[in-house]
Amino acid sequence: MKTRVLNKYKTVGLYGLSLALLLLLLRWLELKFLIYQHSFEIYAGMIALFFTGLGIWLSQKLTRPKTETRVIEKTVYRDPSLPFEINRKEMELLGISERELEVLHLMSQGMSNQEIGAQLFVSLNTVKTHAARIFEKLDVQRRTQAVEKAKKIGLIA
Amino acid sequence: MKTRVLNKYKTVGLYGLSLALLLLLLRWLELKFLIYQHSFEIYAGMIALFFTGLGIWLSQKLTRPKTETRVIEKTVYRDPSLPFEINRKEMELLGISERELEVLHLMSQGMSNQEIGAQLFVSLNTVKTHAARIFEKLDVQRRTQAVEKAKKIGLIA
DNA sequence: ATCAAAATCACCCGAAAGTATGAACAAAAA
DNA sequence: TTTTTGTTCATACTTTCGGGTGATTTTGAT
Repeated sequence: MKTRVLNKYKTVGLYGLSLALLLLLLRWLELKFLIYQHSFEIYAGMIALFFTGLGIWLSQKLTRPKTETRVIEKTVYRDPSLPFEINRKEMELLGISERELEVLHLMSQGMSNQEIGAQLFVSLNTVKTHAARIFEKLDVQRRTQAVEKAKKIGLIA
Repeated sequence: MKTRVLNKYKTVGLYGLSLALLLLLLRWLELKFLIYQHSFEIYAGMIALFFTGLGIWLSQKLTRPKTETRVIEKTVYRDPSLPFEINRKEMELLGISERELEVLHLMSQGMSNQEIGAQLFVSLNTVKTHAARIFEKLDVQRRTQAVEKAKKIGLIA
């Protein structure tokens, strides 16, 4: 009788222990899962952070600061017979190369890209490339605007 | 005897089959692992890509376009106190109308036909017609040449 | 009222201009 | 030596221009 009761308790105890262990196992698994998830999120977050920074850095690095130019006209009486002097300072500031200036000059003469190419002994495509760069640097869309602006800031006569 | 041999083969076959299945299982597990690893890399890569783009977009969108304002003093060769006087004589001589002069003027500002039309509240086609007449009267082929010539003969400033 | 010049607009078509992207290569600079 | 810069060219594609033609509507002058 005693042993029987004891056995019974033993069985119950075993059941209880098993249950406890099972619960523990489940809890552990859950925890492990959570930790795993967590660590992944942290990892992903770090990646996200890093690459966001990289993106910002990239665009900052690669973007040329757009310069807004305000031209103030200063009235000066000057002999027009004196030769025109190119504003080299502006050229450097805008990063306009010698070749680009040539193209710009011919543009201001009303020449077509084709004609400019023939004049400089380069292909039409090259002229187009130069033109595109000029427009970008002068912050304009059209050749007429480019000529307009170039004259204003003293790049061409 | 026959059954025994058969049994033996059967056993061998079962062993072999078990082994094959085990190998298959292992291979499958391996593959799954690889796929898992791979998918993680892809995931991380996508995160990286997305957030790089986000960073670029952020800095482009949120950063006020770095406009560094430069003031340029331009020496004007003409006395601006004297207002520009249109060469009416030339106008009449070439038969250029008032409207055409307007178009010419806006052209010299580097505006496109579309923009000129919007400015003058007329259609693009009308601007084109005016432009064609202007080119004809000024005896030029391009707007750049027209502006060039118009300035030369004092039709525009 | 009518006639002529000017202004307006339309449609088509080909040419020119402009955009986007990529690449080769030489000279200069770091 | 590696990197950067300037020049050159290309291909593919979209947009704008310019030429040609014709038509309707104002407007001003006779």
